[in-house]
Amino acid sequence: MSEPRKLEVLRAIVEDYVHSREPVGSKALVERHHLGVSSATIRNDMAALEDEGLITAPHTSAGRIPTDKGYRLFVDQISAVKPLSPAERRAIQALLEGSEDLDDVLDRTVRLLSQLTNQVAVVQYPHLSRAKVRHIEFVLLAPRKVLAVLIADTGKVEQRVIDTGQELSDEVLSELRTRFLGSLSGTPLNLLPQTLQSIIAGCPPPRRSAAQALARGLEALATSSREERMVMAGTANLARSNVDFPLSIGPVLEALEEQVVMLRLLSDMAEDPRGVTVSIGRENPYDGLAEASVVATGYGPDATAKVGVLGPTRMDYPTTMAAVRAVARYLSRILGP
Amino acid sequence: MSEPRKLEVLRAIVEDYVHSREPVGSKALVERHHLGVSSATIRNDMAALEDEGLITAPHTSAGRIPTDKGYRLFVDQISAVKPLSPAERRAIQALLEGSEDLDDVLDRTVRLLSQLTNQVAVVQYPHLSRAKVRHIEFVLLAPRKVLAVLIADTGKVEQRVIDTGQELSDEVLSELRTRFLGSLSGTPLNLLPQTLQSIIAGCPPPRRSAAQALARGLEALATSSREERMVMAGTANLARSNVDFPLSIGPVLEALEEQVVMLRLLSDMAEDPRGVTVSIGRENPYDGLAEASVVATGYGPDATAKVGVLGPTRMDYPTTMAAVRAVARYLSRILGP
DNA sequence: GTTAGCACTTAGGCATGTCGAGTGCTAATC
DNA sequence: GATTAGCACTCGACATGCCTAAGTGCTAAC
Repeated sequence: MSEPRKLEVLRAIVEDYVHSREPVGSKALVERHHLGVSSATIRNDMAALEDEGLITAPHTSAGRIPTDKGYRLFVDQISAVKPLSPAERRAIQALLEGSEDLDDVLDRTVRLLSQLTNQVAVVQYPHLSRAKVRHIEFVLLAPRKVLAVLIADTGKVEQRVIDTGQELSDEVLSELRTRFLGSLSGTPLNLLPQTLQSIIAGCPPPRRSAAQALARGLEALATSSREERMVMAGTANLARSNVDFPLSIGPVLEALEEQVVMLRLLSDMAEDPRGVTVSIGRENPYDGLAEASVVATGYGPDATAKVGVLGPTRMDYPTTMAAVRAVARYLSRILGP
Repeated sequence: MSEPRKLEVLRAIVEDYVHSREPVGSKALVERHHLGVSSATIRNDMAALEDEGLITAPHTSAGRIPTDKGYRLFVDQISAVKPLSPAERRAIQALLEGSEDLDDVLDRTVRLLSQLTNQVAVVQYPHLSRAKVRHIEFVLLAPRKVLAVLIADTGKVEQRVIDTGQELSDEVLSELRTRFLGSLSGTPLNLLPQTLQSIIAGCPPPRRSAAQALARGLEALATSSREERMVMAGTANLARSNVDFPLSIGPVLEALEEQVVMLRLLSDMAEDPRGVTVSIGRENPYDGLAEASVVATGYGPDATAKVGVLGPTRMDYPTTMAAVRAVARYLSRILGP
């Protein structure tokens, strides 16, 4: 029994099953793929694959379907990432180039990716750690409430309402604004906390407690918003592949809506040398996604923010991986300079 | 054959069907509700109701189910809006009170409403027409690209990247900023266009074309963002009530994702004297929602922004209407002052 | 190591029969 | 004239049994 052929058989099973959605049997296999052996031989190979836990039979006398482990082997060793068609490349380029806003870019990205893969697409907001402060604004909403707005040089705008704990006048606030802006302009966001400390230290005592409140707010703004949000699109695609989620798509929708879950999942996915990471079925840390797979990759300057696709375990991995990788590259290029 | 009893029969049919999800027959009806007549009489009434198009029989010998028209009559004339339980009232109050940000408030609102009704909740961003300009900021991103940020006194922040068409220095931009801010501060957003015109007119010619570009951007910012966005939650509830969408929940998810569709739908719903408006099944202007109903109402100072719930036609209207109305009231109160 | 052949298993399709719920209609009753 | 009882009829839901196709595992031969 030759090892290479066994892998070939596994590949054929995965491909056929992904294509037909039906358990694939030994006979159909030798017909569709011209392996040079008979169905009986394939049967032996399949028995071996089943012993290794790579495929499984839903019941006696049906074909076999891949297990999570089988998909894993397929993704890791067998499949080659398909290049995108030129038409698809053009579509990506065209769609992403007309955008201005960061929000706009991300929005277009998810829509595009979900269309490209016919699945749910997800993109995490880029981290701000390397971004620099471009501008800061304080706006007095009520005597004790200040709206702080932080504008980064990436074009990202963050806002937050701060309770100052004491009443402030417009003049005082304006003075503080100048003070903060003078020291902070150009500061990378990850260095914000230290710089804020020195500002407070340099503040005349009567202003100090207000400055402290504002500083706390700004700090929260810079850190908390880091990987907090995400955008998604294509949930309707879940419904179409209804059949693929035997129980219901409910748990999947729940996971998608609980952004915390998705964000942790994305963050936990280690970077892969091949450019995309895949998390298959029960590998996912969330039970609701036991029948789902996530294909994701980092993008942007330090590739820490993630963009990815979620679909049924039974998905076309090569194509999906190609799409995710391509979109991430274009995205990085656009956000780059 | 008495008219009042016929209505009573319709009411009983709607209530039973909503409760049991199964076609309801004449015999079951006289058992569950003590109408003082026999099943044969009810049959006559039901035949009449069917002639009027208020109920229909899925096939020859099954019970009847309400039609869209039947639900409409039920909602308009028969049902009484149920008061919420004190526990629910407390939950609403508790949950909404801890919030600061506008985003935060809306986010909590949809989550709450979807939990309360076990359905999909939707809330539209409040209109800005009555809001006033609190602050304006221009940030130079690139020589020809300016990020404009508009802060309204409602705490809402809008941003947009503007292509100036000519290179600007930081100094020039700062000068323009002062000029704009001086005239615009405190201007209601709906009066923005006129004010912008006069600013441009008062601008020295060398700055004028840049000012024009900026003005266009600001104007777009104030008008386009009006009712552009919405937040939603509870899509997972759709999956649970899978049975209620015979075909698939796909089209419904599509409608929800195409925010344009939902926003138009919400905007088109006329205000009802009773406080909530209902759009039932095929009354919806979008085919994908033929099996769905929307219960919505306005909130905020002029009640133009909408908050609502989307669910299967077969929904518990009285309870849902009560929840939507109550949440809208609390929401108005919080955003009010 | 590969193949052919055969016995065995099982899901799924199909025809059949039965049951129960529900209807519509007619004739009798209040 | 409205209400009721009774009856024939219809149709979906369900169970039963049967058959076929697909697929497996195993053994013996190549």
